[in-house]
Amino acid sequence: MSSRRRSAGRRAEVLEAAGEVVAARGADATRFSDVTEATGVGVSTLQYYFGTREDMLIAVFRHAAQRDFERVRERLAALTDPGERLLAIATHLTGAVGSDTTWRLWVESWRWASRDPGVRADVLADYRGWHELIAAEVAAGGFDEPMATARLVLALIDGLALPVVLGDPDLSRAAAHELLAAGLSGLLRRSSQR
Amino acid sequence: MSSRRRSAGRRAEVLEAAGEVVAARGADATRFSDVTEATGVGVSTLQYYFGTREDMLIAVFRHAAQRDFERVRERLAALTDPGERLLAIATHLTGAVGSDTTWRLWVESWRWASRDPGVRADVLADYRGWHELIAAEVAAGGFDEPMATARLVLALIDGLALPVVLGDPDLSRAAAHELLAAGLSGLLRRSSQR
Amino acid sequence: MSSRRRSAGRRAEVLEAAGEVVAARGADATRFSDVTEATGVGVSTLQYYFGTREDMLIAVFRHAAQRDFERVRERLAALTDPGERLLAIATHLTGAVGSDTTWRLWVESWRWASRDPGVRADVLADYRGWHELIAAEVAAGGFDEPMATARLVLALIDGLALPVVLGDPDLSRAAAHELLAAGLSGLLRRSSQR
Amino acid sequence: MSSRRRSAGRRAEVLEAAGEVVAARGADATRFSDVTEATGVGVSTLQYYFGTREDMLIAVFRHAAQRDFERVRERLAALTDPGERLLAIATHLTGAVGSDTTWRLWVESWRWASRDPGVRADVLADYRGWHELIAAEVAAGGFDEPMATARLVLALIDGLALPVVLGDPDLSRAAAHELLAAGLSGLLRRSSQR
DNA sequence: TATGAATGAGAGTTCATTCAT
DNA sequence: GATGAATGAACTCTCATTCAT
Repeated sequence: MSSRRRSAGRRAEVLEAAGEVVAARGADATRFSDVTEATGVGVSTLQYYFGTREDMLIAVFRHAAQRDFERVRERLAALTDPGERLLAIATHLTGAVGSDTTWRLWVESWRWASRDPGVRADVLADYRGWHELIAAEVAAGGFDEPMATARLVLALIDGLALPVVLGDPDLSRAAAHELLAAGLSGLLRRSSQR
Repeated sequence: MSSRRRSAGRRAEVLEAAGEVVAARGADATRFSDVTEATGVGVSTLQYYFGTREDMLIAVFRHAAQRDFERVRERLAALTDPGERLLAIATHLTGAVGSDTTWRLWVESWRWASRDPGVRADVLADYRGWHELIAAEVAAGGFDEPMATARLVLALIDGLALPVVLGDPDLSRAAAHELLAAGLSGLLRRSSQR
Repeated sequence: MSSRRRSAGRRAEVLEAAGEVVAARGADATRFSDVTEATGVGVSTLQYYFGTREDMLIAVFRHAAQRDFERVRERLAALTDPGERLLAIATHLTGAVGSDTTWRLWVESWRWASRDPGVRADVLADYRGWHELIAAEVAAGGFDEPMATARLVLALIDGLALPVVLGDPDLSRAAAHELLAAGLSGLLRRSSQR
Repeated sequence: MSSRRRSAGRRAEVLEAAGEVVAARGADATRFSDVTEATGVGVSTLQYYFGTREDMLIAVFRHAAQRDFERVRERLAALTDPGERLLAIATHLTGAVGSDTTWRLWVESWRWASRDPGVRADVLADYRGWHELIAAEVAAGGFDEPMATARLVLALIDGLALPVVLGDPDLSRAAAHELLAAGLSGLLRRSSQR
């Protein structure tokens, strides 16, 4: 039993490390041997854990998506003001170390989802999760049309993340942060304002 | 000379078809033989045209980026009102057949740019091109902070394109179009309004 | 002790089932996991029973050879006329269900015997056993040169079995049966006849 | 063109050598690398020549079957008497160097034919070829029921070949030769004799 | 200018086997 | 006595690439 638990722990660690590899190299270019190098876990053990190379990649995507969501939830726990909470979600973007990994993995998932129906379902479900999370804050802040607004907000976040992660020299993380705040204020409307 | 011209024409055709292949399969998964199948041009001939497989992919990216820009310019030629012109650029998204190809290739370029400095330079330059194009319209429309606004607008476009191309059932092309229009009106500000 | 007996029973059952697998797939292509699938007995347990994969195959060959011999003896128990007994042995060929399995396993054994001295010894001993069995009937029937004739008879049986098992559409089991009877009568000679 | 012809020659040589390897190791156990070792031709070149490993094996089977037939025809060219001709065909068995290879390959083909419909068709066609060849001699010798007799003769040949190739110490090649002659005379009947 | 032949490098996958329980 | 976890070895196959024509 202890070995089984140890195994589960090992698997999760490997998943984490594999995520870094996938983010760095791209999913298609991630070989078993790359993950082996990064983890010290032998190739056949990876296969024992995950099955096919594709299975491993998919496991990485799922794991990363979960972690991402969890991290944001943790941040939100400390905040109450809807505006602040929204900004916290949004600046998830400019945030901590490892956030590049997150965004890159998101793009990798998106690409995989384009070709694999199973992954597509997962990714669309995640998408919906984020929309709902944001829409709840939009509604809580008393703004209009929560779902439509949430879509715009999420689009803005994603769309800004791309150049940031690519390292656009014209768009520092700080600048992106400010832009995002400005954009948010533009997108959020109260009917009373009209 | 006529053969050279013929060749150049052939190369361009191949480039176009290869773009479809790359969009459909992803750059990493695009083999010479896939392009051969799609074009009838033998593998060795592809190598003769482009060199390395990577060279071919990069040529595809460049070609696609140019075509994309050209197409928008063609559309803009008929319009004069800055608002309409902005919307035309933006709805590039929901537009013509083959626009999925465009967006997929853009993501593929982005990914390649993450790892290849040369491609990164190209992609960032394209990015700048789009910003400037949009900023010019923003300014022409009398709106504030053209460059910052342009970044937000472009981010919104990109961010909305992702779920659309992925085929999110909650976001039809028509719905995306409306959302985009609404989002634009939120992001554009006139100092006189304050 | 009861567990030992139970084990021995299990082992024999497994051996029987494994024989079917080997006949169906060929010895080289028979993996532990194939036998696992056919029996429900885990791979490690198979190894515990038999040792190496090769050991298992050899055990299968021995078991099949014994069973084969036993079955013919059972049939013979009911017959007394040498001619009938010979025919009974010979038509072992066209006989009961599972006889394909028998012949296929015989070919597999032969092949293995070509490369493994231990198996070769077994197979040659079996061969001798059949010759003696047949020779005894030849002698009992008052025919000449029992051993030489026995070799010819056995050769005829084996040689006819091959196309039958392969499913030659020109050679139904019934036709093979008749041919065999005709062949036997040609091969059996009495010195008084000359 | 010269290179193409050289290629074709090379391919045939390789096929010949591969036949030896398959006879020695068995088809299932024949790896590309074994053929590489035997021929000096690189693994990928083998694949270029033949395709899949299975394709190579099948090519080996076909080639061996043809060669076998051709060799017998050559021998027959010098003989006119039907009895001699029959014996020549039969003692194909005890004959020249390399005849072990022939018989082993025949068994390998048979096994493969059991599982592959394409190979089965080939093997059954070969079978028919031999029957017809023998039946023609039977008829030419004025013996009865050529086809039935041919089947028996061929069965006898095959059935005797098995222990000979296995190296049964009780059955030298010379002994097999005599047995075969005796067996033939038993199987051949003239209606006038009855 | 264009193309077929040949080949090396590298990857995924299968499988028997060892070790611990 | 019986079984699951982990792992190394081996093999097939795909693919880009080089060379010759």
